[in-house]
Amino acid sequence: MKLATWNVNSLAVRLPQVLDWLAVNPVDALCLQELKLPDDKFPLQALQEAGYGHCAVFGQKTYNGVAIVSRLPLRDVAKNIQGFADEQSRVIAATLDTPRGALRLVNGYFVNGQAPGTDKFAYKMQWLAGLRHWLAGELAASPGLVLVGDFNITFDDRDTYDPEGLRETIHHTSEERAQFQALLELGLVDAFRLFEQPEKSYSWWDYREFAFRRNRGLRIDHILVSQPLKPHVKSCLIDKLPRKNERPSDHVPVVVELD
DNA sequence: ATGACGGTGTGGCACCGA
Repeated sequence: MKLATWNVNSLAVRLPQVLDWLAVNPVDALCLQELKLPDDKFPLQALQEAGYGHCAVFGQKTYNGVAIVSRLPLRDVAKNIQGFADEQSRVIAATLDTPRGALRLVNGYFVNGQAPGTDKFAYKMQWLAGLRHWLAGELAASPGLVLVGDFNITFDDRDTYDPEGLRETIHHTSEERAQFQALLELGLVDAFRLFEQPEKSYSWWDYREFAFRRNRGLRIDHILVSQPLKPHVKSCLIDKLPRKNERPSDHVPVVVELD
């Protein structure tokens, strides 16, 4: 059983790359963020023809937008954080019935936050608190839960190319990392760090200043698994290859394998 | 200190992302 997450930064632009990637990496479900298109523009048919006949979509024009595309049926689809009013399409959750039982999959495009002290940063903090409160209930109802997405948070200094120079800047603040810690304390584990990983592993690189070539990146796309799933995690990898594509997304996929 | 690149929607650019 393989799951993946990928911020595609416009599905309209990236659809051919998504289809190419799925042909090589036929994961059971792929969670997408930053669709930047409304539901009626979602390429249901192309994904269905690629073997992904089950899609849960929560789109939005221009900004945001998330989806789960799956080979397995999806049920109990939820959009955004219950109990947190939000104009932006940032969360979609669904339950997959796997051979090992029910798996609750939560896919988030976390708020960017711009810079500490701004209104957007305040929104990020409120959003993170809302997510945590809602997730506590989701975890109680669904012990087998996976939280994936573009978190827009580095968890520690290993997740950033410049820990000193970027200290307490956006994606690196104590407040953001405390919110991440609070998510772990709900009973979640960072699947990527369950394994030995290459040093300087990142999931995002700026388009500017040859950041990818210089490996000046951040690890901000994550897969967290609930404690009962921890013994079943077989691998967790970042696939950097799509960043070498023509017209790449600035993010690359993260893949987890569960037995 | 700023902007650098890329996507969108519009409009001759501005806004946003991270």
